[in-house]
Amino acid sequence: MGKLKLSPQDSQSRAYDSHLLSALNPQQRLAAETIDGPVLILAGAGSGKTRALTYRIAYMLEQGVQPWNILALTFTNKAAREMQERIAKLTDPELAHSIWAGTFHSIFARILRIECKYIGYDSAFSIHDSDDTLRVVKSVMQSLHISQQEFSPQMIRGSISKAKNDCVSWQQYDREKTGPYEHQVALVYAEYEKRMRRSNAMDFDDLLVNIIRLFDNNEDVLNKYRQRFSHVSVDEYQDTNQAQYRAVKLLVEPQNNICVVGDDAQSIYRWRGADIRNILDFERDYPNATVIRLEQNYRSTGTILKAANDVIKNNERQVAKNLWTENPEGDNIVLMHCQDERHEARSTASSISDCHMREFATYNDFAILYRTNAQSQPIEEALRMAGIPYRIVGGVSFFRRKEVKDFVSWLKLLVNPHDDEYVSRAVAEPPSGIGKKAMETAQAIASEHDQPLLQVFREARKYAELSRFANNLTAFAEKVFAFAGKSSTMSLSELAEMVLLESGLEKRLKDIDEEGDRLRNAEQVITHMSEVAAENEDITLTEYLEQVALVEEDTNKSENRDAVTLMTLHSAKGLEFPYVYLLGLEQGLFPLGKSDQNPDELEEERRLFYVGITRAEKALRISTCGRRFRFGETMPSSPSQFLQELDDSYTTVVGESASRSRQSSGMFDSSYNSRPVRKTYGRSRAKPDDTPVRKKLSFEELTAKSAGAAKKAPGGIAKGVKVQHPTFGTGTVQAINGSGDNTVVLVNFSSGQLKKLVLKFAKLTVVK
DNA sequence: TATTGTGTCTTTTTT
DNA sequence: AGACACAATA
Repeated sequence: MGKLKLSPQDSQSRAYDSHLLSALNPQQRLAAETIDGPVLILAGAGSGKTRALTYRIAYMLEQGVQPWNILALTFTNKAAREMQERIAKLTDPELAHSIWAGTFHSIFARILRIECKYIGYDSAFSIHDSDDTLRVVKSVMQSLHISQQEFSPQMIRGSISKAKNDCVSWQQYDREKTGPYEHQVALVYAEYEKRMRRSNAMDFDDLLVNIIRLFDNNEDVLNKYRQRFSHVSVDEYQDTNQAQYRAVKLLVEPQNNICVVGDDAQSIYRWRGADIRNILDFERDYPNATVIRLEQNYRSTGTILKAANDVIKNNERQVAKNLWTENPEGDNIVLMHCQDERHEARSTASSISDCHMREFATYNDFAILYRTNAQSQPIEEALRMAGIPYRIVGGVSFFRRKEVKDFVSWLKLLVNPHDDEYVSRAVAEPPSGIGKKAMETAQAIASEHDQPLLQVFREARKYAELSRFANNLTAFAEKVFAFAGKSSTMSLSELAEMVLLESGLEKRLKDIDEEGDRLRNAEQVITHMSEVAAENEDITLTEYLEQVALVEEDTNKSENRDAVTLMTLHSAKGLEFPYVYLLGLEQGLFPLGKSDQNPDELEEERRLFYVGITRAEKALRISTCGRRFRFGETMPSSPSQFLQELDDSYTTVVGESASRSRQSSGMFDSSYNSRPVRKTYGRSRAKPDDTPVRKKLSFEELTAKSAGAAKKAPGGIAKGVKVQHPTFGTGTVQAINGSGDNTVVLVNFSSGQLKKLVLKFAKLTVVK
């Protein structure tokens, strides 16, 4: 990940400088030394803003500020972790660890756990992720008889979320509603809030909103935290929303020892309610602020910086800045034209192999960035085939898989039995004999009496409408309460094991999934739990679940191995890599969807492109495909309009145009410089596209989490090949569809059965 | 009435 | 491909 640059940036630093700050340039140094009063650091990409921020905190410690009085708010857990590590290196790990560093959400959750009784919550409150939120919205819409065809639940969830991030309560929203859509939102919003209250649950936005509510209404509590956090800093300030802005303001007043760092050109979370005005208006909000501009870029070559500047200058709305570098010009930017995403993936893998050897680089030096998580699949496959180790940041998180969520929902239910959402999940999986009708009726009663759902279940016999369902309802409630009763006497993992078994989930997963992958995933939660518990002995179930909800799953264990990093452009913010690959620069993908029709959205996409370009230190390779598999079919794709914003003078175009590509499929260029090197990929690659592509993927390769171990077991599955299946016997492959993990093979078994099998899961072996 | 099977959209980006 | 709403069964 981002490395601490050890070489001093300013050779002019004077001899009597404090040892600590002598590694900073004058602006960075000013930033680090100004620890009292408001400070605004406008930091261009690669200008050492994290460096300034970490040195600033180290300097505070040196000046005698107590670590627990320091609060550092970041946007991602990764950034928080990294900051803490860097400070630890500069000072003392013990001290660094006592600093409050974390995301807005996790820090506020921590405070709310302690203080939530003042705003009417129980400290066992659950935290809903966006999936949960969507389900609650849908359920509320159902209760209110609002058509989900007419009003998309996703949109309504988005509107509610936006309202919260703008600090608009449902009462206020209701008063100010303008049209028929807003009218529906107001209805849902109000009922949603009531249900969340009743459920003793908060969604991500509530963590912000409720902190404000807490501070607004409880002066003593507010003062307590004002005193505790005497020095506050906020990273990526351009991405704060209204709620975050207000929460911070409440916290730092009246001392205003606040330091914010940001770059309006890197604001990429407008869609999440980020308000760029927060950074633009900082000087107005905090009079007498010291404003520091960091404009020297230490990260990238002159060429890369030129490209970045050329791109961003197309945005109308931006603060004038002058980002410059003393770094050498470096290599041209390579613009690679590919036929399709498989070609793009192979060419990327091959280019990495080349560069890895030629430049004596480590795999850690490479990053592959893309706009959407779905793009990772073909690349993973290509990297596995090329034997290149990789790690994926984000993506389809383990904790969002259905079976994992179902299991975790049971656990969450034990901590907070009042949470209606987790009741309804647990009721459905495993099937409990409680169906739609029963749930609807019970839900209506719960709303009417303003009671938690599970309470209604328990007292089902009291309600005539529920008499038909009473047996199943009370049985379910008993079960949950029985679990909760046992929970105090067990260790975390014992409890989890008990729940998995006795909820019936274990049996259910065995029944519906013969391969056992799903059960294994559920069991892996228990493993993960034990691992976390081993590191942190007295962690409670509540704390564990909070971590799962708010902290991106740390694929840690393998964090230190040498591997290429794959991630979305959003996750890449704040990071840097010597060699960066930007994929899928195509109209409709990047800029995504219809964002080219809306100037604001287009500018945000452009800033995202800017972020991508500026991640690169030494070399940048951008690729675009002539066609791409999207929405279930292959569609023609045209180059992104952003590519026109790059100048020919520093760009080297390689690869064929899509029309000429046919004859030379499988041949491609992979060089970084303007000396195109042609080479054949693999052994049996040079084939026209339409011939069934030979799959050389074993089960192990396809399921392997990392490519480190990817030994090539030439499975050779192709049309006409004879295969063996453990249960179906032998058969002949009729057809192959899809690619990567989604590859499906149609097999005609000698038993007469025609089966569609997902290659990833079907343990097929080739019969000679 | 609960469960299972079949068709239809869906798919940004993150906490 | 995967979730989800709706329709057919048990």
